[in-house]
Amino acid sequence: MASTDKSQASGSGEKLTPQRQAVLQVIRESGDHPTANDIFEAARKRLPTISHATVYNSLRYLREAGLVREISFGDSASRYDRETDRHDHAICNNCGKLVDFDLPQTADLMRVAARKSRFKAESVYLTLRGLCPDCREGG
Amino acid sequence: MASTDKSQASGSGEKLTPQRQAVLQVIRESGDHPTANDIFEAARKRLPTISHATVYNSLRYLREAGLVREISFGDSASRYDRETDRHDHAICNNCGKLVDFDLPQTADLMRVAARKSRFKAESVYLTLRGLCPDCREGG
DNA sequence: CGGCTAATTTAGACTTAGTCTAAATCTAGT
DNA sequence: ACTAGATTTAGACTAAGTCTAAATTAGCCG
Repeated sequence: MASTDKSQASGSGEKLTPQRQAVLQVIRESGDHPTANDIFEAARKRLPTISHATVYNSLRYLREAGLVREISFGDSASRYDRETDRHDHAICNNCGKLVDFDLPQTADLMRVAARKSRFKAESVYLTLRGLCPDCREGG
Repeated sequence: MASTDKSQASGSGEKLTPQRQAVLQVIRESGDHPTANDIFEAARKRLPTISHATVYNSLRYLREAGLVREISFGDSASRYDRETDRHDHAICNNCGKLVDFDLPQTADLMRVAARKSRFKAESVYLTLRGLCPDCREGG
């Protein structure tokens, strides 16, 4: 009952079923930031019977295990990011491209924001919206 | 044909139909940050035949006219904010409470972020997630 | 091994948020 | 009043994601 052994784990101390591994690999091998549906389609090529619900369950599991990061700006579906260290995002208002970058200052701002809002800070999200390098020229 | 007169306007130079006015008032009179559905229900009390689609159309109109602001963090439905000046948000991870605050530094960070990402900046969103004053004690 | 229990997966129904469509209504200009 | 264009309405539709119940899988114990 009180066993905390997870001898099945692959090194990170978590239980990675074949389905979860497939989902994780799809995200890691994607150069991009795929949506749950992108992941579902790619995962089906590895595990043809994997279901919709399992992809969502796996994504939740992997997110909670800290193995992937969920990015959700309001527009449409959430996207998933293999980069799990804190970082910032820029989204192109024209073509929708999403890029990662890191601003060390954001972490400082979190403290200032926590003081001002009187919240206990857990995380902070900085998102830039504008035109990506391609669209700023073309437009 | 080339008349730019909008004598119907209420002062901001925009065409505010009764439906749009009702939606705007609901948002302005809400102390909170209502969702589209909250707004739909409240607007029905003023205009009992107002439809679902009209609320969404009005929200888009008001947003584009700069009269309200849309807030969307991934979790669930968009919320609407009567405060249209740039500002930041904090969301409680426990109870979902959303509060406004303003950090002058955020605007500076936008410039740094634009340089780093090579985007042409249009807007920036800073969102703090953590525990609101009520939940940090109770928890 | 054979069965027990708990966790996971599956398929598909369901929910929620929001968009679309086509017909009806309203508004302005003549 | 007539017409053209914009707006509203009701309800169908879509997309993203959650839920459910049954089937499968995995670990555990005798």
